[in-house]
Amino acid sequence: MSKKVLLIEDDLSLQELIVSFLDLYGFEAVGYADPKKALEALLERREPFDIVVLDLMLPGMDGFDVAKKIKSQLDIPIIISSARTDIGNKIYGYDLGADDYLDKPYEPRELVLRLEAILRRYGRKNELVVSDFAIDEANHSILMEGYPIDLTRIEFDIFLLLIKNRGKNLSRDQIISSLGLGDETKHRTIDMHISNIRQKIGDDAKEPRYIKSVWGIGYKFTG
Amino acid sequence: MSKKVLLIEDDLSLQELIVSFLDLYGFEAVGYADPKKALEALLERREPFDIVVLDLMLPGMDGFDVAKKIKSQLDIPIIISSARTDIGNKIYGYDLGADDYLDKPYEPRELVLRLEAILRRYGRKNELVVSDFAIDEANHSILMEGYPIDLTRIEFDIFLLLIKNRGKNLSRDQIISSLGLGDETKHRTIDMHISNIRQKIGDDAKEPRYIKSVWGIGYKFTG
DNA sequence: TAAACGTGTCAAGAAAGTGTCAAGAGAGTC
DNA sequence: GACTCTCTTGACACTTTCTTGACACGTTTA
Repeated sequence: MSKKVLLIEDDLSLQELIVSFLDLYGFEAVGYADPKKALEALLERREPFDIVVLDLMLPGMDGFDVAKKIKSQLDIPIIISSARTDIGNKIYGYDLGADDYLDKPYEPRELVLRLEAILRRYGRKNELVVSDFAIDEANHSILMEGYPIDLTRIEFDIFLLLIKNRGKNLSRDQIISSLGLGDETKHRTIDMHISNIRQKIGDDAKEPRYIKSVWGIGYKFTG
Repeated sequence: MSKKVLLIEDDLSLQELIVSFLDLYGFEAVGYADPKKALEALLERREPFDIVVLDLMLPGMDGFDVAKKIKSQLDIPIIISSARTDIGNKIYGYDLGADDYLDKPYEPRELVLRLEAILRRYGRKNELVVSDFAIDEANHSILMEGYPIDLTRIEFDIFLLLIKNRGKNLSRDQIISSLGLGDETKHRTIDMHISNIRQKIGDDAKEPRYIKSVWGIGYKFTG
């Protein structure tokens, strides 16, 4: 499956060059000259990009702020490219959480290699990736298609349990005891948590895409 | 004070050339043709080098392994030089944590420039810059947007821990054990320190910009 | 088809977690 | 030793989460 690259670059001829070059190497690149429009596509319309290539010298908005904004809302790798050879900036870029830094002018081929290296590295992050969800257990965080989902502690535990046993039916009692809740915990409680989780991940109880109810048994995750 | 350069290069005439060239520019360079001997000097005899220049094509040991070994034991900048123009290696080198990469043949003058740039960067390295904060670990000082923030020792330690793990949730127990406080330390204590830190950096507990509470889990820094 | 049972969700109260005050213990300094 | 600054902890108000009964509605069973 080809990876989608969001290219934020105001030099239109360079932008076009890179887009077609990336295309040649199996990436699906979309270029924006206006950082505001790019942020809109990425953060508001939630277009599913895999990685961002960001030029630092932009009209209307500082590239650093763009990177900061993206990183604060979305867990996506960013490569910063810049003509400023100032190393101070380079450091600053890394501190923002930029994943790589490319001095302009660069060989398009070099960009391709870095994209591949970073995407490879990102792929083997310490995350459990199932279906549309990426779960970082240690961090108690869940991303759904890259966007954070805010679950409470028990909701998180239930969801994780379901995910780890995806495809398997889990009875309410199994869930209760796996979570270490008291034996007298009512089944309603679990139903309620499931209901809340479904709401948060946008799942419809009537026609669930992720958490199915198994009549008379319990629940199961179906990715 | 002149900087000590460890040059690992098996081409003896080139080695000699570079050593004398670096000498000319005020560096104190020591050349090794055998990577094992170089590692011995650096890691076992702990000779106080400031930077390593490493050739990739070495007898008896792969240059990548050498870089890996050094980086795993010592926080020292490495410049990799290589005749392999294959960019894949270059990427690999960066992944290993090489700080710069130089294609052979290179101008000795270019090496000097890169050495200077990297050492300058490293010199400032004990200042950790994250978000609006510049932290000097050795000095126990913090600047927030250039203005000093006065934290007590434990507050400093907690803040540093949070910053170094920015984006990650840290439980109160993790914080307590990382700080080496007694196991029976109450969670309230951590809350109190967090409260004090927030006050000093002007963070509002209700709407925190820097230190977020993660309900039921702990705290995290979000730059 | 009716009775019995399972599930979804509302709403309210119980329970648990968090923020901060204030007091006292502890450390460091002169 | 007296002073000051720092650290720890209980107390209490407040917020968020968890639990559960209630009721509506859907499914199974006889």
